[in-house]
Amino acid sequence: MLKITRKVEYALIALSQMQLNGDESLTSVKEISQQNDIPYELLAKTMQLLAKAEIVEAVKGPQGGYRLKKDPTDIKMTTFFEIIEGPMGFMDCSFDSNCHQIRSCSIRTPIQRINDSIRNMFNNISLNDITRTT
Amino acid sequence: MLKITRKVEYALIALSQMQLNGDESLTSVKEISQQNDIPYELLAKTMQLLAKAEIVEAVKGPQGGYRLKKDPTDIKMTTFFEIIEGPMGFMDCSFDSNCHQIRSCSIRTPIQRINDSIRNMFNNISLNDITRTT
DNA sequence: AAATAAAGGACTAATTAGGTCGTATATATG
DNA sequence: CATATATACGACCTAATTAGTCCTTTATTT
Repeated sequence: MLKITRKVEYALIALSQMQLNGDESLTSVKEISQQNDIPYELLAKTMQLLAKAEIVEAVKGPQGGYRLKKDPTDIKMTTFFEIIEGPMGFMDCSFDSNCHQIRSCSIRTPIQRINDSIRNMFNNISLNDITRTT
Repeated sequence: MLKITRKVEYALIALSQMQLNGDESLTSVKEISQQNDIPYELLAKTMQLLAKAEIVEAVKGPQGGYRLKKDPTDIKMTTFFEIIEGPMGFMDCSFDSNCHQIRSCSIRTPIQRINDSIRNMFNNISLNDITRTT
């Protein structure tokens, strides 16, 4: 259950490396994947998610790569998780909206309490809190 | 990723129902599974885990069932998760001990930070915080 | 003795996560 | 302008985990 997926893991590795490299320089998927022994294709897709969400900016062509677009301090971990896992991958499901089994209210509550706790916590942690190296 | 599994969910349902029924009375798996539309066998196994961990006490035979053995206030959610999911199901893995890929320290840190945050939070939440109905 | 309830092992099905492949598109540079 | 390099993206496959089922055993009440 409460486990960090590879995609999240890889994204965090990439971002912290990009933070080290500085805001100006471009970092390519190839670089990151080789240096950290991460499957190229998988990391590439993960970076594409971050680019689509405008966390990073993509520059195509030779000498291209990614650079940070938003300040990691301004990104909540909840947002970050949802970008990578999708809105349903992170909490909520199982008992919300599209639950076919209608059970008593006393049942929804315990799960909601856990979900709320986790969600609340990650709403107060920024991406920078996790990726900063200092 | 950060999702509650069915087994945890079912265990929470069972425990909160047992709390409602009071410390003395016995609640059977059949009762709980029927009233909440939970697969009998799966719930049964989950209860067996709780019995083995002495969270609940089992009474065999007709009119038998389970009753609370420990005070839910004294059980940390981390402990509870580990009883049901096993020690590795809840955090830690992926990057600890038995990780074959040795990566730079700058990589372990981000994941550890998340793990620590979650673990720390659930160390300070008791089972009763989740299952109490009042 | 019969019915009932937990204990537990073996197995199957379903879902999710992890990883690969092929192709398209943009762009820097000789 | 051709080529090499880098991102974009959809389709697909495989491995791992979760969820659920089935069957047998053991204890205990009536």
